[in-house]
Amino acid sequence: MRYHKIPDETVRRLPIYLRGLMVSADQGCEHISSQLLADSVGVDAWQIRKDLSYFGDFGTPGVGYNIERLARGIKKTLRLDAIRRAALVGVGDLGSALLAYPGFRMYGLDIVAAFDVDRQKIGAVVNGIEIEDTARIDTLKQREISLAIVAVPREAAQITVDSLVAAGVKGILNFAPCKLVAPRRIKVITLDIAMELARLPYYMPRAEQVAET
Amino acid sequence: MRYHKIPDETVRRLPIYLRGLMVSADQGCEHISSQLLADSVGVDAWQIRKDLSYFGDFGTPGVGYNIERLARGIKKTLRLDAIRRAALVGVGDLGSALLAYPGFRMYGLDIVAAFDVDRQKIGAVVNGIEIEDTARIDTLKQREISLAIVAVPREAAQITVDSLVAAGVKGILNFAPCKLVAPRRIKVITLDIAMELARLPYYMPRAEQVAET
DNA sequence: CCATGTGAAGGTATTCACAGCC
DNA sequence: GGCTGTGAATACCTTCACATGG
Repeated sequence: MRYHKIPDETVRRLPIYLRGLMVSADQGCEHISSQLLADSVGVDAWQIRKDLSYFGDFGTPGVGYNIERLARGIKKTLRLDAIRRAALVGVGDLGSALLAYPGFRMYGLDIVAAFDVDRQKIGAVVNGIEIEDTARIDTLKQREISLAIVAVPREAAQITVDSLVAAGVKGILNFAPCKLVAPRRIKVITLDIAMELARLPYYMPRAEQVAET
Repeated sequence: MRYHKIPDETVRRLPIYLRGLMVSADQGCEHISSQLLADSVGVDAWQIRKDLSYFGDFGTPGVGYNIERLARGIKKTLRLDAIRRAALVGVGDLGSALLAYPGFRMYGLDIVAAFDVDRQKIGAVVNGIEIEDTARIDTLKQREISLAIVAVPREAAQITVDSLVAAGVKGILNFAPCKLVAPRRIKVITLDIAMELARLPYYMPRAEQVAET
């Protein structure tokens, strides 16, 4: 256990491990070896051990990892024990899908507020959340919501981010396909779905090159 | 121009450059410098030049890049000139949002088929696409669709992938939060939205550590 | 004997600095 | 003078091999 800075790539993989641990826990297991976890999540065993070594000794040689304890350790490292409430801005097609998506629960995350500019939508209740006017984003600070999801059109993304930052939001998951400027202390992760699809063809063999396999 | 293998990270950034070039083209520009493009997409100028150097000489020293020519070059490298039709499997909340999403057009990609198991949905037309029975995925080969988006529940993801592979699909963008097995020649990119949100808190300063800036 | 944790080696990507060209 | 393309240096991440401990 050395408490080095945790590599970004390790941080990216930690949620995968957490997911795998949940599955094993559901099956009633109490302990799991790095090899078994590796098989279930599709990462190499040494990679898992190396990743975990950056922030604590969780395993017992000859036995493996206590699932419950390791899951708690990863959650604490990812700060998922402290931050659990998120706001959504932009209740269009994608935003609605995110509101309905049950997958955030796995990580203890909850969308507890939703905003839109459309007067038609404001006041409506979607999945138990009342849609509020975007102008009310400034109430996030007193509601202690520091995590936000941006699912607005590209043109509205920057101004949305500005108001979120002003409201004390510290982390933003952005679905708008554009560059966003924010103070360095604010972490912005942009997830551009079309871009992911666009890089797929590069890895696909051309029809002419069938002989390859 | 050296025609080395293109690094994965470079492939990941190419669609960003493409997006930036579109914007400049819309503004009527004909040429753009790496520095200008860098400012507009949020990547360093030397990174852009290095990335582009892996697959061709597009720039003119003292002038910059011809936007039209560079865009064509990137599209060709990403094989976006050859592959343009995609199928969607799973027309739930997320799937519907993807069907309605106009952003794929930017990369010349089109969703031209949609599948679901729900008898209630089969036959319905969403955004001009008729939803077909998942059993008909095997027709993709003769329709020359080799790109697919998987937006089904986790439990159905693996069997969906199996049928897509059997139908000759070569590239898959998967939204289900699970490991998928597929032949090595098939490229699978998994995009786990909840996981992206889950790694955000790690980068957010704790409330107690306000002093940090 | 079995599985973890970690130095060390190897590989990949980023960053720099500048030669070369318009 | 301005901007590209690229070798070289640096930083980062992955992979290996094994010492260590239950």
